[in-house]
Amino acid sequence: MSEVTDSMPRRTGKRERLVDSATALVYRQGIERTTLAQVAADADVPLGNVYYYFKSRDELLRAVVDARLDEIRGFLSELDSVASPQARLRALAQNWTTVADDVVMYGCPIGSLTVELNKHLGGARDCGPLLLREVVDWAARQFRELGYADAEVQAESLIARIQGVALLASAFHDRSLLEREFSSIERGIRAPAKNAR
Amino acid sequence: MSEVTDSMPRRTGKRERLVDSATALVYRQGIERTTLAQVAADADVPLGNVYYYFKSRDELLRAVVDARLDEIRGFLSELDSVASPQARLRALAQNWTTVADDVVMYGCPIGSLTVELNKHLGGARDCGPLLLREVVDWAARQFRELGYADAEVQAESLIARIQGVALLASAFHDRSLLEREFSSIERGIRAPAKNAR
DNA sequence: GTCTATATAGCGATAGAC
DNA sequence: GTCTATCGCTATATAGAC
Repeated sequence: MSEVTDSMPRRTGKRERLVDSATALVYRQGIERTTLAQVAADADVPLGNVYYYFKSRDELLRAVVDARLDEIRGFLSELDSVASPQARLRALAQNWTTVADDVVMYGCPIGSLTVELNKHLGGARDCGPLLLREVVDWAARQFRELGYADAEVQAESLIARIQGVALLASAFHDRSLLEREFSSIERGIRAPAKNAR
Repeated sequence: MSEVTDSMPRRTGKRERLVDSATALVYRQGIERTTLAQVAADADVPLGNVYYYFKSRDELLRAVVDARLDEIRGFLSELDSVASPQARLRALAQNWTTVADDVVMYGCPIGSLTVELNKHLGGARDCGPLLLREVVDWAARQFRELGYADAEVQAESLIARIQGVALLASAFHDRSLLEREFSSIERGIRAPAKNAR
């Protein structure tokens, strides 16, 4: 992510619009079904102009992953202002229910992109693990603070469960499944029992 | 799935080879990256001949989903011969660890296909829920027999956890995560506590 | 039934005027 | 920096000989 300086061209917002459109289209349609023509049209930018901002389709895809990464980091750093690690973890889980309609329709924005990147053959494939890694590492820090000796394991287990629930809820388009399981997930976030500490 | 009868053309195996090749390629590369030329070459069938067996690419994709469905049904009916419902559920979970290398590399064959079908726009999109539905319904029958009043909920929770673990293990290409979490999953399959019955 | 050759369309990417 | 026009390729799908 480059900063805007005086030596750079004036901020037109076109690059940002392209990334936003691409992010939304990739979320709804998947990576391979999303064409540059669709992205350009949605962002209201002429097709040929896309290549002024990105030298290839794959580079635009990397920008999409970067945008998701920024989104995740921003959200997690907001959560850091919540008082207790338990409340922070519960607030994290609650986030999937606040976008329940999208999750039920298109799956988890992070999880489904991760699955697709894992089958992608271009250069953006390497970015695949980064998204969930960010979330797992943050959750591990919370579990550590909560008193768990196996904080990384707890974090992977929690995020796995969240991802699995999002997958099933979207596969079945079942919002009540999502709400019920996330209630259970949030209830399960507790300080460790003494023998597990 | 049509049966072979005397009035039908002799079984050449070409259709079966095409479906097998398509299934494997879709698993490794994803739906949209897999071309008819690749499938035809892998199955050693001339490209133009594909259209004798399938009237469109989307129909071939439906055949891939049907093949996965048959695979699932066959496996689950094998499991039905296992003695106890608890052992049957554990044997189900264990299946993901027996194909651990594939899961770590390409994800769960059922889950990743389900995610992709959910973003697919063709006619095969409707087949998306069928795969996991089969597994969840089977698991619910086992939980019912085990004595759970909320067998469907238990089944959805179990399959969600399995899918989430497969997703994380493939995202991080982490075999030990997969083995550790599936140990935990198998240990967690038990008869209900009295107050939950 | 089988296979070659090809039609047709849409994609990523580029050239070059402004 | 911006945009139009278009190139070259590859994909699905078809036509028609055998």
